[in-house]
Amino acid sequence: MATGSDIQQRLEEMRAALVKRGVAITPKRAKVLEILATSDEHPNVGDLHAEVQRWHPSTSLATVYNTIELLKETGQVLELEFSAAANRYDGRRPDSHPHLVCLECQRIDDLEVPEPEGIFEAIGAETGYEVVRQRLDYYGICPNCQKKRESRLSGQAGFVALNDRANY
Amino acid sequence: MATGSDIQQRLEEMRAALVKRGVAITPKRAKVLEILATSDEHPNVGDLHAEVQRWHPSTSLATVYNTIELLKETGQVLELEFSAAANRYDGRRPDSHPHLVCLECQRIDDLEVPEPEGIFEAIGAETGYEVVRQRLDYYGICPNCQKKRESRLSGQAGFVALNDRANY
DNA sequence: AGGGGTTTTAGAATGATTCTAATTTGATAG
DNA sequence: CTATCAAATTAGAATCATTCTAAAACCCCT
Repeated sequence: MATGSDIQQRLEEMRAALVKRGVAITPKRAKVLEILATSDEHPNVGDLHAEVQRWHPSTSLATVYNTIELLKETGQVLELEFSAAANRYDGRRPDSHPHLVCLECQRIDDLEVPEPEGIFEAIGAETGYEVVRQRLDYYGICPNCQKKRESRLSGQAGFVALNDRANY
Repeated sequence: MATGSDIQQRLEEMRAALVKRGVAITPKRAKVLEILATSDEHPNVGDLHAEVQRWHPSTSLATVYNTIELLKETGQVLELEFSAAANRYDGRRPDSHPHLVCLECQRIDDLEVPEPEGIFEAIGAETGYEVVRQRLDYYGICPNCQKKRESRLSGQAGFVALNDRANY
């Protein structure tokens, strides 16, 4: 369970990450951060937008998307993706099983990992849910794309320093 | 590794399931089934459509969606969902962790399950992928929706038999 | 040949997300 | 205090996968 100081700490991490990233903590952005640090309901963009608007009625959807993008870049929010791309299908193994998803080329490989016996029942007993299926995906870079990356990077200079700016 | 008879067997299961479901195995549907039983690339609807069109050029996207829908209903295909609904966000725990997703009301709960130590590295060693994050979701019906279901079902008659029909 | 269902079609509708070009904002220098 | 300028924000258009819809095509059976 989250205590008040947990939330304060989370909020401070988020703010620090954005400042380090070189962007301003504007009132509207601050409100998005606050909702995300507070809510345990896994809100979607529409939820966030509606809530921010209670305080800043002129806020647009684009601002919420913009703030989330910044938080994603800095690892300050976990996105549960339901709409990244087109659905993919597996007709050879119609039972749920783990996959390896390449973030670069969208290749998807099956992964052979036996599922713990009776896991659905165990989770059901603990949480009250009636579990019917699972989804376990590992995301990363496939061997091919790693090679491509190496050749692209070889002989390239280091990063350029990002700009920094005073807050609002 | 899939052998020819594996594929034949898979195909036969799919066909049998659709026949049992009471729909015809038309040439276009048969081609969708064949691709799904054969392909190890987790195709999306566009891929399937393009491939079916090589054999049946007049095939529409709607037919592919229709066939997939039938296969999903009968449990003959695994859908890796990337576009079911709006994305959801967790700002309290930005690290990847397991979730319980209610299929009825879309409620999402965090699940406390410690991740096996060094799992990313182990998978990397086995597959060559450079794993950077995971996603583990359990899908089911939350306690609230189970209650609603029970009250809705109490005193209701059984199912009506489905129609059955000769094939094309 | 005709009836009556299923299947298929093209195109419109939907909905989340991304893009774009214009406007607003706020910190800062003069 | 005002002008300046980049960052922030906006409304609305564009995109894209998916779903919906109403009409047309198809097939079996008499």
